[in-house]
Amino acid sequence: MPELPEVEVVRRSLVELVAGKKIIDVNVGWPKIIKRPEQYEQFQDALKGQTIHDVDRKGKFLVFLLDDYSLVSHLRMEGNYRLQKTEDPVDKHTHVIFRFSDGKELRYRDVRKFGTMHLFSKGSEWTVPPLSNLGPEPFSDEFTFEYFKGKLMKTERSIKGVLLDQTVITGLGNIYVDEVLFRSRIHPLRIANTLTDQEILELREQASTTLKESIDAGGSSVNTYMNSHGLSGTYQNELKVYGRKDQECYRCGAAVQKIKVAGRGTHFCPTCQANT
DNA sequence: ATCCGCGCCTGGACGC
DNA sequence: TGCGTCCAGGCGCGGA
Repeated sequence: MPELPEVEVVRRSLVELVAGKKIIDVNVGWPKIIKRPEQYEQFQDALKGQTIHDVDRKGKFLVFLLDDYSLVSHLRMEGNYRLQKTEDPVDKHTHVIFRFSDGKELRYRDVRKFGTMHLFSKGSEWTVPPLSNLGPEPFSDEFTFEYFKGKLMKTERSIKGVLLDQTVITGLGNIYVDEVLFRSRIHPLRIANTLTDQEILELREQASTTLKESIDAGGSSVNTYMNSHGLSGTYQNELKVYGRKDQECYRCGAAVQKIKVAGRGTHFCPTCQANT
């Protein structure tokens, strides 16, 4: 499931693949993916003749910058983009096709059909949901200790639940939250407003470094993730707790446990992260 | 206002 | 073997 590092790697590959290309036709095969405008036919019509100038990103959202529009795309669990030739066979999980003037096309595939696309007039995308709801990214200047502590101190939710909340901090998903908490030696069920200043500093540092390390490794290829060049990342080999239920903790040897927190499968070391 | 839990989807793992 | 059931999960939304 793509989180910030995977989406950033996808963004970089998309810039190489589609920047400068002009859209001549758009085909939507599963209208529910198109959340805005309400009529998917309007989505298709608006994009005809538009050139892709750049691809931006905030958190887990991709933002295609066109002449007059911004296309905001979320991959959710399994969405992916591939550049192919028009004559290449289209597989059954391809739901949106952007055909270019050069005979190639960008295909959006999504087995689960959970992904979303919103089309906005250029520049307005940051003032309305979904982008306007997003908090700062872990390594941004706005993600200060004071900001983070302020958010944590006013809630009694579990720390895992807060870290998954994209309005507090954007970019972490289920995999990296487990990794960040392990590296910070904090139990996922720890109540947010009981964290010490030292622990908050550690969390902030680990959130930033974990995501940066993963980006440098091309992201984590858990299940089906690949970038738009079809390449896998290698950070899945660096994961310390996620997906390691009953295996030995790399730090202390205890068995990694899996429980449910905030509705999500949650991995942690009961010894290293004992501070509930 | 805050936050929990459901629905969206499909494929794969699992049990009988 | 083949069927049914459960699980995975980000986010928007309705209801508590």
